[in-house]
Amino acid sequence: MTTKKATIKDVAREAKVSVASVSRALNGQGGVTAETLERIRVAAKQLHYVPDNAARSLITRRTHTIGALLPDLFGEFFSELIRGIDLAARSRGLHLLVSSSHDGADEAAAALRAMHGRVDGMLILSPWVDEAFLDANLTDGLPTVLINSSVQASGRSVLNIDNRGGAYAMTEHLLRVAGHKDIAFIAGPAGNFDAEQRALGYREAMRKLAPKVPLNIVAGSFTEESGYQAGRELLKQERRPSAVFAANDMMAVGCLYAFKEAGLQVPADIALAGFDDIPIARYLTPPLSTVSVHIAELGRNALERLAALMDGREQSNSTGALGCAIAVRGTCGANRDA
Amino acid sequence: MTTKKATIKDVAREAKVSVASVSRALNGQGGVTAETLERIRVAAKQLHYVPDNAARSLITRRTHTIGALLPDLFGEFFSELIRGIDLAARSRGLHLLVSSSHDGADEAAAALRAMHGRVDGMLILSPWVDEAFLDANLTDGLPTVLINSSVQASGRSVLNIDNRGGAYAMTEHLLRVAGHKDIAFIAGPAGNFDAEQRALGYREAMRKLAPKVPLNIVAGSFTEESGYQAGRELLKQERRPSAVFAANDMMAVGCLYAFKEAGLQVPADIALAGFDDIPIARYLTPPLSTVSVHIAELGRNALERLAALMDGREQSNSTGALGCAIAVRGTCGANRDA
DNA sequence: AGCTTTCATGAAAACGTTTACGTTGGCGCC
DNA sequence: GGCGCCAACGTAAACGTTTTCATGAAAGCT
Repeated sequence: MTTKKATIKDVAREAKVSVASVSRALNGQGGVTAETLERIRVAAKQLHYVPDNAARSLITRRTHTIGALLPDLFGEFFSELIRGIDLAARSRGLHLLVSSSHDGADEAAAALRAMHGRVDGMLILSPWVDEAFLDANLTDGLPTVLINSSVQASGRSVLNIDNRGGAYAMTEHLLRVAGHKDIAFIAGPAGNFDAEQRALGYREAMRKLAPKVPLNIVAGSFTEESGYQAGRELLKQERRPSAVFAANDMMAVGCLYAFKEAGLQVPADIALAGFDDIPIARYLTPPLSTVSVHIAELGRNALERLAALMDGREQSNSTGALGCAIAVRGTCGANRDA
Repeated sequence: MTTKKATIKDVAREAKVSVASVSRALNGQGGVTAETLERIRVAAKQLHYVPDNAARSLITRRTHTIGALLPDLFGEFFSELIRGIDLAARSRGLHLLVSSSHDGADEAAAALRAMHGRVDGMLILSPWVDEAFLDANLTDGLPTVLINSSVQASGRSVLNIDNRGGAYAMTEHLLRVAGHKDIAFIAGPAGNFDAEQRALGYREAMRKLAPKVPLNIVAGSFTEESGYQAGRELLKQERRPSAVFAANDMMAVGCLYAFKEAGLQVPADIALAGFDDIPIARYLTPPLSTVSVHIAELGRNALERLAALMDGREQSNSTGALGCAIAVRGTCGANRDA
């Protein structure tokens, strides 16, 4: 039975009321007798009436949809983020329009423009956005929450992962609990926001907790290969560090390989820690100690914040950070002083 | 400069033409002089005019949006699928409305209804949908492509992973190339479409290529733990199989652990293969041989098919399958006969 | 009883487009 | 030069809702 499609008028005719009453009744705004409401209900159900979103949006100026602009993310992070956003959105009756895996500022800009007018708010996680980008492509006052972004523009709401706190905590753990002293750090790519924040956390912890130990930072680029190279470089140093903290797990994986190749025992000869808690982490031998981020929580939180923004419950210039937890496994040598 | 928002009327006034001409000009339908077209263009640009999607959809009956209904998927699979869909959608000027991680037929139905009228077509991947579900919740003729679904209803387009072919190919590889003879199979949960197809592929290959060898199938449930149990069970058999083919990688991981625990060498003492090619697979020691599915390709293909359906270029009852490739790594003992 | 207040209801405008149709004017053709 | 034709353009209807305002009736108050 693929009839044309029932409109509000059909329902009105069927229930012998005006379209206005149907609208009021179905939107639960009151102003209708219990009796007529019932009559309208049965008419609507009988005709399989479902209101037309386009028409509704046209006059309401609301789409009940939020847009998510995401870069080319890898598995776990992406799916968890979407999960968090989607769950929170659904529970608020919002829909989720996704535009992912764009790859460059131009593509991001195009995607953003295309969303324009289709969404009531935006969630943006992208390495390409900076203040200029936003000013150019987000002209009107579309509520927006930036995720894990370095922009600190006035009037922009941004939610970050507490990379710095996480790195601090892991460094502290390596120093205090595991009893290491010389802790080297494999940095991420320059200009990467996450990488810089993590380096900052490491520096801060070393400065406060081991002020006499010189910093030992080698370069990396978040790839497994760069971690391997960094590991080899560290082993060449005249005084081998007792622990290595890689700015992400992939580099830790590469680094671990370099250590094994050199015949070193981890963590007996040298300890290791990563950042991200990717799924592989717990399957390495020994399992990798790392800093884990609750990504779904990040998504959920971002959406809550956006919803608050859209409802006018919150200012648009708030900045927040989401905590990390350190996952102590095999590679960091937690029992060294035991 | 957050002005109200320019409408087509404003552009018309600015360019001193009628709204009809503006519409024609901006939609590139011809019927306007090159000169007026230019005048309209500059007016539009100057006013930052961007057409209202709601109004357009209202009259056009098109949203240029497709919906994706997905279950609670794990990392890699989810992100790759979305990537494939998104990329193909973008290149066609379509938007992607996602509703994921629903968890039960009721939630899926609600999500589907909510999409109703917001999308021009649907991509559905869900263990909860069967023919009855579709008939109940997809009343009108919304173009739909089912992904990896067991429904074989008339008038439904469905695109599957060639689980059967992949399992056949891997079994064949174990028999012919790696030279194994007794190949055991760890099955997935009963009622799971993927699991059953994979079992079918194993059976078929054994029947054709090693008809005299009795089938050796133990139960599993796609979890690591169940794989571990299955592994132990297999080792208890009076005649140990020379190779084990697990219906998914997680079970292979558990199985591998069981073998190691028993002090067996893989693949020297016993070979092993999985299915899915999850990211962990290549990081196991030895790296896991497995069947890999090009998930992004699956998404892309599904969207292409849907687009064809929407354009009326294709019948709505086509069924397709997407090939798998076997990834030969360390665990299957490919060099046994070498 | 007369007055005001409340409340359910309907008529109609508005939202911003697209498009069918009508109206021009210019041009070629006989 | 008159005729018809075609291209460019404008007018207005239509899409399906929500919402403002008017209307009338019922109910409450003095």
